[in-house]
Amino acid sequence: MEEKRIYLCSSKELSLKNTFECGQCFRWIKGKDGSYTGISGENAARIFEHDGGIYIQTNNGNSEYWHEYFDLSRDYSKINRELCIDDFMRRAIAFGAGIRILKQDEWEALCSFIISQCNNIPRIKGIISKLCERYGKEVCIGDTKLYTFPNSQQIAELDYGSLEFLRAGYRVPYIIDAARAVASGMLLFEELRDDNTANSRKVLMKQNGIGPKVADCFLLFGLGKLDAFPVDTWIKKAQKFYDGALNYQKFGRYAGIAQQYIFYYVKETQINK
DNA sequence: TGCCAGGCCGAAA
DNA sequence: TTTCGGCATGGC
Repeated sequence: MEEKRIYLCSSKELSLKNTFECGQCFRWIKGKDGSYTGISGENAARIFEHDGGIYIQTNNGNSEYWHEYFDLSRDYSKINRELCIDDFMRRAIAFGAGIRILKQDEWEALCSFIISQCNNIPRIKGIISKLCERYGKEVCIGDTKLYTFPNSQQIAELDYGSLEFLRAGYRVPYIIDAARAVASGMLLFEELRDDNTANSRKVLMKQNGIGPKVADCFLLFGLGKLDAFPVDTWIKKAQKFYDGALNYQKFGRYAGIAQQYIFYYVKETQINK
């Protein structure tokens, strides 16, 4: 049966390509018709552009979930105006027009970015896909079969050898150690969310296999901390390839989004090659 | 065939 | 505090 389609927002507010393909998420599959199909929690969706609008079909009619997932109550045009402080940022924002910072499931985001370290996007997607197919629950949308991301308790109970099939190498202990920390309550997402970003970052980095990069990605994409820092790391990286001066201190609480724009711009324009 | 990937760890300087 | 080799695997 065809799911009812629901209007989500204007296509100016959300670019599917820039949002799904900028490297912040790994579970959206592009169809031949240009639509994307994906899953978050037990919510599956097909999302597509039509006549200047973004529409969504869901497996359960829960459009509120996706409203939050796509951060639709936040005024990104206002943020972009504030971030547009020089030519570099103007170009970075233009390049990533329509990127929205997704509010992903916390455990899935943490685990995914542990897997992402020193890895390429197709392989990251492959490892996550294998993990979900083996331990996740089947969820269907239309005739597409998807799998939920296994929860931390499930992974915590496994031994290192049982994830050999992932072919994830040295990341396997990191995945299982993180799952055990989360499942046991040693690592509490609520506390990390409520604490300030700097403290949360320190706590995360005490965990085996979580360094500054994984911590920042989790803070931004898992906990929605838009001030996830240090954005200056990315600015310095970007500045190696760009002559313009950039005052990152002005980025304030939107530094995280700036980080994403910068990373996407630098990476996709290949100026770091 | 070889380089490199949205890094992290631990030892050495 | 910074630097650097090693790590496990496969995409391109």
